[in-house]
Amino acid sequence: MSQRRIPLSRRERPAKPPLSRAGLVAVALRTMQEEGLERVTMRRLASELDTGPASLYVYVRNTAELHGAMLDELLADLGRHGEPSADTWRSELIDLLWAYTVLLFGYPSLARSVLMLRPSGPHYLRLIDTILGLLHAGGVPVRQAAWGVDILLQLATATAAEHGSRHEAVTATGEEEELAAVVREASPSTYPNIHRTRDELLSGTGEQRGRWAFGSIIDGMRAS
Amino acid sequence: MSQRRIPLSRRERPAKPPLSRAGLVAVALRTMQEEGLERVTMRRLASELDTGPASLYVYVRNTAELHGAMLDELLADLGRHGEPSADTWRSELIDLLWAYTVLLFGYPSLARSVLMLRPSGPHYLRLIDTILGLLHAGGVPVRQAAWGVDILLQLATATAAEHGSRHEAVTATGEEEELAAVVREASPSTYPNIHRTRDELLSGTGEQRGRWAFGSIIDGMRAS
DNA sequence: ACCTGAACACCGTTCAAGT
DNA sequence: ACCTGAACACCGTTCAAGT
Repeated sequence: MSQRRIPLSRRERPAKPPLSRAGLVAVALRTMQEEGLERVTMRRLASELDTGPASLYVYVRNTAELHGAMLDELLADLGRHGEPSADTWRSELIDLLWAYTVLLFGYPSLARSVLMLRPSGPHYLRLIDTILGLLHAGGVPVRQAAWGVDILLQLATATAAEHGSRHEAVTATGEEEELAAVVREASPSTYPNIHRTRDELLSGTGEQRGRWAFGSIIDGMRAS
Repeated sequence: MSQRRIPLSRRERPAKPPLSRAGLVAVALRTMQEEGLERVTMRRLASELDTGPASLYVYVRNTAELHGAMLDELLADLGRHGEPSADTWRSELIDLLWAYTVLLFGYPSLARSVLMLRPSGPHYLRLIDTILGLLHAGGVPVRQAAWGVDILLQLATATAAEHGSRHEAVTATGEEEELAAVVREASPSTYPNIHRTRDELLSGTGEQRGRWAFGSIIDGMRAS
């Protein structure tokens, strides 16, 4: 008769695991993969976890921190490199940076968010460490390497952020095409250099431009 | 007796100028300068202009486009360069890029927003054209110049975006310091390269690192 | 064409009060 | 310590209906 009133959620949902930071991040990641980062809101996550939004703030300080944790989890799959070789370090590094970029291509909105973060999760640190190791193997001086790793990662993230895709249209209506049109029609008298350069401004695939950028930044780091 | 009912706003506010895109952008810019981009919302702008939010969509497609227009307006003050010199083009270019960066330092949130845009306003095109002219004067091949201008501007914008300042705390609680702490304490066995490099990872002022980055990207563009 | 109020469909975060 | 419902203080954008 005095049966305790079990909350509705407990009776209906088969197994509500206890909340944890890892569990929160996992649900956030799954929601992002299925519906895009736009749908990963605190309220949405809370209802997914059968609780109120306030409960999530026990595990993350705010949305930005959640995004940082999601990135780090994603980076676990990026894999660790073996011993860096003094012969192939340059192309190994470009491959690694490109792999990171491609990984983020799948989540351009997350890339956009990460661009405003200073990630410091263990997998991100692992990535930094590996890049520094490759630069070291290539004989790049320590200061240049240290300052350069920031630029390389930032460029990679920004490249992914601009990529855009699928159900993640924040920027929405292609201003990419708008710029292209404006470049194509740039008047030789007003914008002589854009006019002169217009074909190359629009040339190349994303991968060509991306790999070239990484390579030439690396070369620039060695030079100065 | 049949005095037409004049809307309250007309009676109270001395002069309500007719809406225009330029006027909208001007009010948006002023609001940003006084209270930060966070307060520049469609609703806020509308009430500033004595109208409803829906009216603004006659002049801009969405918030992103408004931000693009604000950036372009800001860039009007960046000034046009004279004839680029074959001797001093490199330092002229670094100065120009640094000036653009410093300009955006005042509005880090706008920089963050611009990072996800492909600006195509007249002043932004002017900036691209000037950069291309300087690279041309320096003998940088046309493809490298065309592909490089993107990287340089993106890096400049990203640098400003990360700067953060005053009443524009989106990122809020310094994850900058968090990364610094984690780098300082990186264990030599888990992160040998971070440990080895830790002093240089945290060295240098923003200006030193920024100018170095521009310079070494420019050098890398020439090399490859 | 331009303008509008109201509505639609949401947000992040904090608070006081539980357990 | 952890968890919660409710509240605070907002959002961007669209719609149908004006002028």
